[in-house]
Amino acid sequence: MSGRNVFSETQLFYSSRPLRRSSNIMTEPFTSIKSLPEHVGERVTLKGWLYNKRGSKALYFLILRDGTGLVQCVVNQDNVDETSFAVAETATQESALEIVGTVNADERQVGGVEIHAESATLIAQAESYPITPKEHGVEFLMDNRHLWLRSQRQWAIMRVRNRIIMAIHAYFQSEGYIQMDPPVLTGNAVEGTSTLFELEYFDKPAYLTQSGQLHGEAMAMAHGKIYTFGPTFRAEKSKTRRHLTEFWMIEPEMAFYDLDMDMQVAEELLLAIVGDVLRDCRDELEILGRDFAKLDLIQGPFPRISYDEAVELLHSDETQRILDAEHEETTAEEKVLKEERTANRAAYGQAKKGEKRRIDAREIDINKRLDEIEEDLRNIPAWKESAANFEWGADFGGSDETVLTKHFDRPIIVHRFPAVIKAFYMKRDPEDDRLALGMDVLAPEGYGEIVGGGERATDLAFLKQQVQDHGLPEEVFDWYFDLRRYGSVPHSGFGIGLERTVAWICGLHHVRETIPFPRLMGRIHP
RNA sequence: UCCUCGGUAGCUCAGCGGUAGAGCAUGCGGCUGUUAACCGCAGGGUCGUAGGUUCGAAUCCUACCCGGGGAGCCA
Repeated sequence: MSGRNVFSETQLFYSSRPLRRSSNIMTEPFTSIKSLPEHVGERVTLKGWLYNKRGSKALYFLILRDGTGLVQCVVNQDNVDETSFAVAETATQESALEIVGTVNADERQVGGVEIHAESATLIAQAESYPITPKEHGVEFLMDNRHLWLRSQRQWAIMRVRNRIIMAIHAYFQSEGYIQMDPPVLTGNAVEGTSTLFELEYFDKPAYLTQSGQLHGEAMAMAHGKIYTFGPTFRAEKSKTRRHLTEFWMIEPEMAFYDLDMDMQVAEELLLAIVGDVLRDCRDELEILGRDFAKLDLIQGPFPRISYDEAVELLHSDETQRILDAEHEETTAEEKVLKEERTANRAAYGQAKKGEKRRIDAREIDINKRLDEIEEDLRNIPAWKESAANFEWGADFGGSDETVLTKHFDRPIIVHRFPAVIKAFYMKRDPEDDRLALGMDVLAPEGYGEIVGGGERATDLAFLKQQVQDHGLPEEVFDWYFDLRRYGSVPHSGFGIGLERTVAWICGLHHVRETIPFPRLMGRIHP
């Protein structure tokens, strides 16, 4: 598309790469760990927190964390004054430190450098830190989310999240979209189906928004192409790895765009996100253990599959074969893991202390995975049945979505759904009145629906009828109807869930790790 | 709302009718190149809560509370 030349400039502007040294020195009288490879042989001042420590009587290795990376600082009794050495001896995990020393290249270390310290100064001694360098359970980590964010994996995820946010802005800005902020407090339900958080608004009921789309449509009639970027609230009682009660959604809305163009935008946006993350977040993806090959496969065009074709696919023998193969693979993995566990337990008695700890940690991993496997093995027969007996007119369940994506190695776009299962504002397919011009993008690897949208209805009488048929109060939509009274045009848009996208790109098990402070059913603290 | 798994030391877990355990973390001691460093010693528990069964309950039963992940619904 035209305007791509702007993209590269915008890209630079939004880049998450470190600032250039000149500007860095002007604003900060200390050096970031990330930039240390540029300072080999130089004397630098570092400020950060003690991530981990190893040592002996006269030599300590301090692993320092400053938010940009980790580096090992060697504190040798012969090279520092007494106070500095005492700091190295007594500093506890997460104590804040300032360290001055020279940068030495050392291939053995993380980041390829280590610091030979001249001095160490204590900024603040930390109390006994709850998150120790070992395995922790979900509940404990969630209770300590404010501290968990300092851990490497969480750090990497937040970096990728930031990069994805910037990629989204860069894409839309370069394509001539205007960012708009829709209201968070609303008096109307867009879909009418989801449960809303209700609150009191000067003695009247109001709701936290579940979508900015309707207001986005109004803005699109003023600017042509717009996108929202803001929080969304759903009071659904969903306790699954894909649900948050508060999440961030991006909703573009384009005047004079039909369904095909809408799908094109969704595809381009996702390709831009994957491309930017792959280019700028290699280290982060490495920390997360993400399989690069899986992301390299994400290239256009994404398969477009009609709802009818999707139903056929669910009914196909190939679907049954895929699920049978999965059942077999999972059973085989279960066997291998159980054998390893048995072997580990047999070796445990004679094992040294360090080895015992490794076995313990491995046992936790194995048990966690075995729980998942057990669940999958229980579910696969149900998935097979759900797919085989899927009836035209129903909405896809979570397992159906997963099964559909297993036929492909990249995201797929499913379009033209039965109108009855879609929102009232969707335009009908002129070729088949039973269908709505909606589309969903399903991410691969079981991540499911990350985009939902479609072409909007333009006819006032039809919309009014729809509102009535859905049992919605007509009066709250008066302003929305006006958009059809004053120059109604074909237009389309979609919503993309930020957290589900981050989970997919990072290869995470649960969306709760994709947002700094997740809000879940039964969890609103910290 | 339903189904399912769990709650034992600060953390991760073992123990499943007969004296409350391990590793990590913490404290003390040792060690000049460690990579979740290592070695020794020590402190640390109303076994989620309330009932019940029993000579005896962390263990068995009932109810409740809290959490995990799944269904429905959805991004």
